[in-house]
Parts: sequence; structure tokens; C-alpha cells
Amino acid sequence: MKDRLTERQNEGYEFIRSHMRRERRPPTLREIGEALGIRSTNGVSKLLDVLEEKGYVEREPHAARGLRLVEEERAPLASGGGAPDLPLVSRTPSDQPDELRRRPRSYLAVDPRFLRKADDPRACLLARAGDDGMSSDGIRKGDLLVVEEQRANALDNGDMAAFLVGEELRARRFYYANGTMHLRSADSHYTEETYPPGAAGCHPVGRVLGLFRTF
Amino acid sequence: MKDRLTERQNEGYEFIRSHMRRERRPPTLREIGEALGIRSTNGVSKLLDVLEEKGYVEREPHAARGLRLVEEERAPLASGGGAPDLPLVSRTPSDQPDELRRRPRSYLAVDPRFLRKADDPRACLLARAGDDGMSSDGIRKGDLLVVEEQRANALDNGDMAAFLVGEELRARRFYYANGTMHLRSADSHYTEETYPPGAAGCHPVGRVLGLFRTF
DNA sequence: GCCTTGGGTGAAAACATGTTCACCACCAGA
DNA sequence: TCTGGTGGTGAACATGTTTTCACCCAAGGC
Repeated sequence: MKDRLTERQNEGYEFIRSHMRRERRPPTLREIGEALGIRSTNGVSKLLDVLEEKGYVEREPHAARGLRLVEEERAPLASGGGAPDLPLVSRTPSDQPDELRRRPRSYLAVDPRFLRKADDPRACLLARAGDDGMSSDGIRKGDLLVVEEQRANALDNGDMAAFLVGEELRARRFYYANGTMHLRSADSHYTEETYPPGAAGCHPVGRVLGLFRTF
Repeated sequence: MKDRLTERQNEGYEFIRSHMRRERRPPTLREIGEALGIRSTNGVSKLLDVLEEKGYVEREPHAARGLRLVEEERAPLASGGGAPDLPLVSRTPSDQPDELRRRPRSYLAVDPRFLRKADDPRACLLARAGDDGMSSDGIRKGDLLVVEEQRANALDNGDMAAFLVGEELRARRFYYANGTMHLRSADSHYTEETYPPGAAGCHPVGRVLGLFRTF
């Protein structure tokens, strides 16, 4: 699978590796050439062709610095490849749910173990709870909710779910009965809300898998 | 030194950060523009000018992908800006607090932003709350607490702190008065506990910085 | 002698990427 | 009312970077 490298090829590979650690980006052909004493970018390009054939690097055609080390890709954790980034969504009005993943406020690394209940980790996102309606269930305003996006009909009665109501994100228990969605709060100060499916004022985002809070 | 960013500027910064983690190389102006919905490379360039002025990034003129994150430069480990792993400690008796970091049950990746209030991220660990004494404050039995190890005399009155009591880990408000430690619960069903410093039955672990919960 | 492989040179062409210039709109504060 | 900061558009331009093409040399195997 992975052929052995000649001495010269290994020099090239090692330079690329060290360059990526130092600079946090791949070298250009010229940079490689300069380091190895190769005056022609074509000479370098051929060297990379060999490294690619032998399975040590991958190249993205025509891209500047379009070089990746195969080894580091798979590195389980060696360099932080382990935890996927989830987008922390910014405030979104409930009548424009498509905006949810646009312009995320930031990305946070989340250990895959927190997503083990998700059908699809890529459907997961982070959103801030906008009210205290579930504080009796231990969810407080400002908590970061881990939400797996789901359509309402994929939710089961009693699921902890997240909804956009106006511009606010609310965690509630979800119930579906008599053709309406019921959003049940855990807090007696909050009343149960009901919406017809597809109501502009309330968009079901998905199931709540977990939460993060900082003090 | 480091000025605050506007929301829009933060979107740009966060995209760059996440792109570098995913791709192991900085984005081009056009890649940034595409992600943020900016059609002119000049618009992106001006955004980067601001990020540079405010001390978040550095630019290498004329270089392709000539972008570096100031923050990640100083990152202690070569983990490429990846999330550090915190040990999830296993059950430890309060009279053997040194065992706390021995044989951790597992390690979980935790985004550095969850540790921003820590003096020393390496002093942080994860532990499961063993009772419901703080449920009125939103901490429930089984929650994963992010704890920065600290000696009791580094704690301030009113801090949310973690204690080993017997073999159980408890979150409580910490108060020190009249030569005794007071562990105040948020829940009226629990009574306040007091211990002399150094009591074998109660070992202060540190300050609680945050919590993780999965449903 | 002839072919293959590894390892090149040099230059032009094609494409990717950053820079500059002219211009626009909104908003908050002096 | 003016000014400066923020956040852009669009196009031309200059530079960086990779590709392609033609050609070279030495060593080893047949």
C-alpha cells in the first residue's frame, strides 16, 4: 500500500512535515525547492507526484499550497482531528429557519461522545437557550444546547426539543396531539404553548441531546 | 491590546479558525468571502485589515493563504489548535485525594473556550456530580462538572466549588468562616454542611467552571 | 546497445490569489 | 451637519503558484 521512499523523497516528505508544523500551512513548490536545492518547480512537482503515488501526500490541483499529509489526516487525536466543530448559531427569526446555519457566531469543538445519540453528527449544532422555561429541568437561560436538527415528525412525544419562537430559542418537551404541537414547559410559571404545524411563529429545530454551561 | 470584535468580524475570525482546523491551512480571501457571503475580495481584505489591527491575525503580504492566527501561535501544545483532553476522574474516596488523577475513566475533548476562566487548563478535570444538592442551581446528579483543581484557600466565598465527600463528588457554594468550611446547597431539602479544613471526610477539589450534560 | 527509474533544468502558459482604486450605504457621535 | 467607522461592490491589475512541454544525465538490468 505505502511504498518505501527513497532517501531523496524522504527528505522532501520530512521538509513538508516540519514546514507544516512551523508555519501551520503547507509549503509552496518553490519553498520546497529552495529547502531541497531544486531550482525548477517542475522538479519539485515530480517529486510530489511520486509522494502522492506512494500514498504519502494528497494534492489539490491548481490550488496554492494544495498539499496535505495523508498521515496527519487519520491521526486520531494527535493534532486535534478528534473533536468535530459544531457551529454556534446566532439569533435567527423563526420564519427564516434556513438562516440557522448561516453566519454562525463561532465553532466549538465537541467530543464525539456527546453526540453518540445523534443519528447524524453533521446535523448537530449549538444554540443558546433563550429563556428559563425549563429551569426546573435543569436548563437555564444562556445554556448552550446541543441540538440535532430534525423535522417535527421525527420527534416523539415527550422528547426534549428546541424551537425557534420569534427570535428566541426555547427548550421544551414536545407533544403532538390533535393536529397541533404542544410545547410543555417544566416551570409552572410558564404556560403550555400550542402551534399548528408550520406556524411562522414557531419553528421546531430538533432534539436536544445535551447542554454545556459555563459559570 | 486586543480590541473587541464586532459580530461580523467575529464571524470572519471564527470561520478562519474553523477552516484551519478542518483543512490544516489558511483560507484564501475568496474562500472567506464565499463562507460569509462577501462577493468582493476587497471586502474580505478590509475585514482582515481590521482583524489584524485588533491583533487577532497576522498577514504575510502577497503570499497565498498568508494568514496566521495570533492566538494559535502561542498555543502551548503542537496540537494544532485542537481541543485538549480532560481526564474524567473515576470514583475516589475523599481521604485519598491524590488518587483523583490516577486511572481516569476516560478523556474527553473540551474546547478551550470552556476553560477560558481557568488559570491553568492543565489543572482542569471532569467529574460527575454525585447528588442533587445543587439542582435548584441547575446542576443535577450525573452532570459532568468541569473543575479546576484549587486548594481551598484559593477559593472565594460564594464560589461554586466541588468537594469529595466520602466517595461522592458534590457541587456546593463555598464559604469560609470562623475556621470552618461551609458547603451550602441550593436545595432546601439539603442542609448546610460544615467541615474543619483538612477533614478526612471532605476534600475540596476546586472551582466549578462549567458543566456538560447529555439527555 | 536499449530501456526504465530517479532526479533533475528552464521557460512559457494557465490559473489562483492578493492588491488597488473608485464608489456606495448605514449609523453613531461631535 | 459633518466625520469616521463598519461593511460592503466590481473590476482591473500584479504577483504567486502550479502545470505543461521539451530536454538532460547517471545508474542498473537485460
